[in-house]
Amino acid sequence: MFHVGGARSALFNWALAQQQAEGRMVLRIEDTDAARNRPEWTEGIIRALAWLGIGADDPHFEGPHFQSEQADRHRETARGLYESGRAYYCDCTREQVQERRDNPNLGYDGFCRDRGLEAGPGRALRFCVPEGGPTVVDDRIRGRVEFEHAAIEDFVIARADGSPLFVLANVVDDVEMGITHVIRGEEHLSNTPKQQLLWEALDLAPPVWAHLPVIVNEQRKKLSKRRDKVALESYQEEGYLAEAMVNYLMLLGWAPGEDREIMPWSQMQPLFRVADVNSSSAFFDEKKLRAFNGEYIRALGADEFVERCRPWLSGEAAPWDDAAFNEDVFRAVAPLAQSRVAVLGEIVPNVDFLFLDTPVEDDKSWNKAMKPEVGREMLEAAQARFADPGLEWAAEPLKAATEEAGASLGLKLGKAQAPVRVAVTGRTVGLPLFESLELLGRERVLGRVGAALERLRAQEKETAQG
RNA sequence: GCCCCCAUCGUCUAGCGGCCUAGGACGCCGCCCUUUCAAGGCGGUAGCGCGGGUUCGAAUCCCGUUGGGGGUACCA
Repeated sequence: MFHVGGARSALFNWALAQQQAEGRMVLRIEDTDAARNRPEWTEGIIRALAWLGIGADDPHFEGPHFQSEQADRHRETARGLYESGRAYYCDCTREQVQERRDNPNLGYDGFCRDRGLEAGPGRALRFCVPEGGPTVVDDRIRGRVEFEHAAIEDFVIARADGSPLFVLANVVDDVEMGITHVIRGEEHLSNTPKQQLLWEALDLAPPVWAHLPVIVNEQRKKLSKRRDKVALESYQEEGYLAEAMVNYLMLLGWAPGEDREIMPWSQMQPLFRVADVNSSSAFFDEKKLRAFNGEYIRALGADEFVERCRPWLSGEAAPWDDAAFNEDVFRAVAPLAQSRVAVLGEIVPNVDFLFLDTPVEDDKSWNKAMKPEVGREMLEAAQARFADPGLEWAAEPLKAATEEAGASLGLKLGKAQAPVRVAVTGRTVGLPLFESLELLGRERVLGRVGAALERLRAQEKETAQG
């Protein structure tokens, strides 16, 4: 039985759970402090895991469980610890603790340890940390980590109002759920001796601990919900594939030990070993994720690619009217776009010219392609040929016609196609041009070329006058 | 301050005493292909933080140092 925190540790836990016939992974929402709990984060992590494929109907997945729902047990355990003498009540205020402190390196001084206080208003319950000796955390990833008891203060396990603190709640829930492996971020390592002390005070053998390296941002700081783009959902919105994300996330702190990194979950999962996880923090490299995503997109079947693009093709995500969208046209261009998008959201700028009334305005592209002595002349030459009813309206003849038009002006095809491309699609880069022209149809192409010429002539006039 | 963790190309990593002239991947840079842009093919760039040990031999083990990070709440 495993329990999870973030997405990467969820994947690691999930892999381990799936390796065992009876393996179970539980998603536990740590909401002991209801006032501070952010429901949107809770819902976010549940949706994010579902996106990655964790949850739903996987027999190895349980949850979510909310710690707040176990409040009675938490209180019961706290009471038991008090009764067995492993915890004591304390009425010191923060200020009092500060004032008494002679050594600034230490925390709480144990003032109330022997005062024999009973439960009462304003009294928090503190765990009585044993004197002398260290607590040794045996970590699957980091080995033996020793913590001297002298450096661990008598920490609070329940507030004056009786509500439990995270350390306590976590241990109680782990015990209750039969958690055998706690695989979580390194930020929890420092609190682990406290939890282990609690397990021991409950006369139980602690679980297997494994503390994963943290994921950091470019400043090498732990990814923060506030500072960094950490919500998996934002990647989903941009058009990252869950498979690519899973693949990439697994590689943060771990390597499959084979000569390839792109590997589907089904192959990766059996290879995973906690002991093989390394212990240094890892930078979340969006560029690499992007590269992976591109590979996964290219590996999609043509129909599959079309289906995966759907969310970006209509409604708010699409800049065109839903009515203007043409399924057949899209299916025809999709294969051309497939190798050109690294994230699915990029499908939009690749195909928008097909469904928009007029191509997007992009001054940079316009100025680059519509240079004097080239733009207008080229468009005129192309217009003449495109308008010829004898020209078969298909990619190959269109290419030949454009080539010819360019040649009449001494332009190679690379230069000749530029003004046409910008006139028709609005941009200087994009899908293969002649296939695009074919799909757009003679009428609309001529319309756009004509409009571009008009604009060019107006510009020329202005320049001449100014 | 105190406690703890970490340290191989820019990044993610392989390496667990000789197979290392340090391997792969992403990025970056060339070249090829080419109607733009991609994709694809070929090639290149770049690293064991530093100082001591141990050993016949150290990226690998030990100590120190420096540099990062995390924790230190009646937060989670």
